[in-house]
Amino acid sequence: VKRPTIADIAQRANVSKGAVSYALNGQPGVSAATRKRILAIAAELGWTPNSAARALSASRSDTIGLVLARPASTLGLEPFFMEFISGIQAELQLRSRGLLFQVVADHAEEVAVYRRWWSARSVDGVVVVDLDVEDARVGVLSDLGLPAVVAGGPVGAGSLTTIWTDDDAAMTNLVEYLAALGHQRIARVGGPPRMRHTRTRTEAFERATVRLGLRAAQTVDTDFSDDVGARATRALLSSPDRPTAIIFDNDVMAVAGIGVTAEMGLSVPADVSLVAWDDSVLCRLTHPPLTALNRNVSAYGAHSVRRLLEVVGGADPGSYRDATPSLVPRGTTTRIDGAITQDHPAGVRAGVIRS
Amino acid sequence: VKRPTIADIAQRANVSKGAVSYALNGQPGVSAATRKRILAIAAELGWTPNSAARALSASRSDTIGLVLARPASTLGLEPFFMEFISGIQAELQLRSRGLLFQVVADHAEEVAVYRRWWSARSVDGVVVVDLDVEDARVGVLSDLGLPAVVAGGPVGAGSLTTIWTDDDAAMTNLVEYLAALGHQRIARVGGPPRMRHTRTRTEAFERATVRLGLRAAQTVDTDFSDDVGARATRALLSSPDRPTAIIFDNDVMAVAGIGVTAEMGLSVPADVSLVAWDDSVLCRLTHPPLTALNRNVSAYGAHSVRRLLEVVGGADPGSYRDATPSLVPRGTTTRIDGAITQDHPAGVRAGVIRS
DNA sequence: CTGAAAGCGCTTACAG
DNA sequence: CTGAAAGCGCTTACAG
Repeated sequence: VKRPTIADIAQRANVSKGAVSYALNGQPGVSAATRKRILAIAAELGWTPNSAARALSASRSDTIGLVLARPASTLGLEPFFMEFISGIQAELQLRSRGLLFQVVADHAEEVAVYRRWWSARSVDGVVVVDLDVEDARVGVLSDLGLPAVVAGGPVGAGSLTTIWTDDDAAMTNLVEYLAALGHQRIARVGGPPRMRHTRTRTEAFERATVRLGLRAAQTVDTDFSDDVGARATRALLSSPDRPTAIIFDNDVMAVAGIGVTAEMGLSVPADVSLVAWDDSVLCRLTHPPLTALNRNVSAYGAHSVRRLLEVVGGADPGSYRDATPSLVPRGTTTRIDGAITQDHPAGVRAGVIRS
Repeated sequence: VKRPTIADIAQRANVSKGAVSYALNGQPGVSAATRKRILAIAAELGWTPNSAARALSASRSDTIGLVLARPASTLGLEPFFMEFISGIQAELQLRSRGLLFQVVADHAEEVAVYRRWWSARSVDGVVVVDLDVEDARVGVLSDLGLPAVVAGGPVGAGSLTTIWTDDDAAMTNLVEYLAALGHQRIARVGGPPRMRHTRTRTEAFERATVRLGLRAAQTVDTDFSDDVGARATRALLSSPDRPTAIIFDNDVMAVAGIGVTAEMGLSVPADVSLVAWDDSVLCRLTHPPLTALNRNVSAYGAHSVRRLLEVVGGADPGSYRDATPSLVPRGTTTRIDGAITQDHPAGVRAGVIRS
């Protein structure tokens, strides 16, 4: 049950293995007639390339790497990653590439994986996520020479290619929107301050609130987990000068935040408006459904892969802006006077029940 | 900047490449002294194996494959998969293996991926999930000779090795528990009927309700999505003979179900008890938190990998039972007379607020 | 215990 | 346009 090799094809076609290789790979070096004959024989024999042989001689693996450094429990809940991965997959599939995937505990382990992958030539390049303000991975990747793109940045990504979303603009728009609804006291349950995009959002948040003359905007730091997000929400809603609107840096915490309002006997959105950064099915699961900042996460993943393959192909590093997240108003935001923001059915229903 | 190969080591150590290979792989064939010397030189040179070369000559890739045939949107939300994958990863990492991962639309595409992977020898074996009642993948994998284990079954997995959970026992226990709380009308929002484990649960559900003399138990079929799950819940709760307890076949639908009760002005658990099959952070996010059937999903993934590597190593097919899911009572279940099931803080709180 | 050699299945300069 | 050959970096029988 031996699988056919190019040697078998060459023999049947009465040509050299080299000619077969050229024909199979669409390279010049064989006549149209010969190529056609070779292709027919290959199809007849059911030939498929041996990836190891190809990788060894061509010194490329046709495989891209992705490592996620988060505890599994957190990962499982964040729809972001699966969507991102599935966008990566779609693009990879189009280009007949595979994805080598690994989950690790922290950036140190992540770097170890990169070293191993690259020294074994298991991958041609990697997509890096969750950029930190001080991120050791950037320097290591540059030193290794492992082709990489950062989904994040562009600040702090060194000389690596970045694909980034304009969180500054998105945050500014969001604060302006809440201010237009009459909110004067807006608070934020932010992500880990060590992360680059958290910092970007925090700075934009503060700048916008100052510019619009709102009360001192407060950001409570979290680790993105539902527990800590709930705790932060509880603290904010217990303060004497309670905020009338809260922005959550991810959907998981926003959902936990809704739970806290119920627990405290507060109505959403009558007593407090909530907005989730990153939209997902999770945001439609709650009652009322969550107003959220939506972006096409799988397109973002696909975009990252396209750029990475360019880098693998020798392209110069660049900085590419992806689409800016846009607001999807649902049932958790309202004017400060209590009117609901829009006529989304669930939003209306919530208003009716709650007030 | 050429990376060292075993030839470099052999030259430095004044031995043959073969000897180096034996030394590096812990094989017999070299003296202890020589081995030690070779290892030292390899470390000094910073040698690491080239995976392609190793795969080509040893005809194994040291890589395991996993393909998930679900729409990305659904995937992202189900914590199950990320937990399962992370369990797989942990085990793989221990054994210096990689994971090739792919998301596709359906089983036909999944089979195509298997064929490609196996013919290219990109993987040594695969873990199969989401077994259907009639599952074409089983036959294809057997025919291909691609080593595989099914996480599911054991019925319907043909001659493939299976790692399964006793859903029959878990369902029986669950129904008995609800009956003990006084529930006479128990309904179920089930998964897709084409899936093997859905069928197992449905049969167990019906058997248990009959045996306990409960009203005709009703299962509403779904596709596991929040939308359809919500619709099913709405239908059940609108019927004149409303159930007092509902079992959901996944956590996503259970969360959506809580939303429906709020929308219909019903209290949980005072008016209706809810139970989620598969526990995850999602179940702690709701208010009140969801009573759920918990199992160690990442251990399940790790177990699957261990068995798969045995199969890859030539082990005979077998059928291995994993741990049975166990009930974690939280705030969404109560005695039919309205007493709460336990003194979980959130459960108490919900009782106070709602009733 | 050790060495020399063949071979895994491709790709890619290098000659014709 | 085509062919013969070397080589990618390992592993593994096969002799000594």
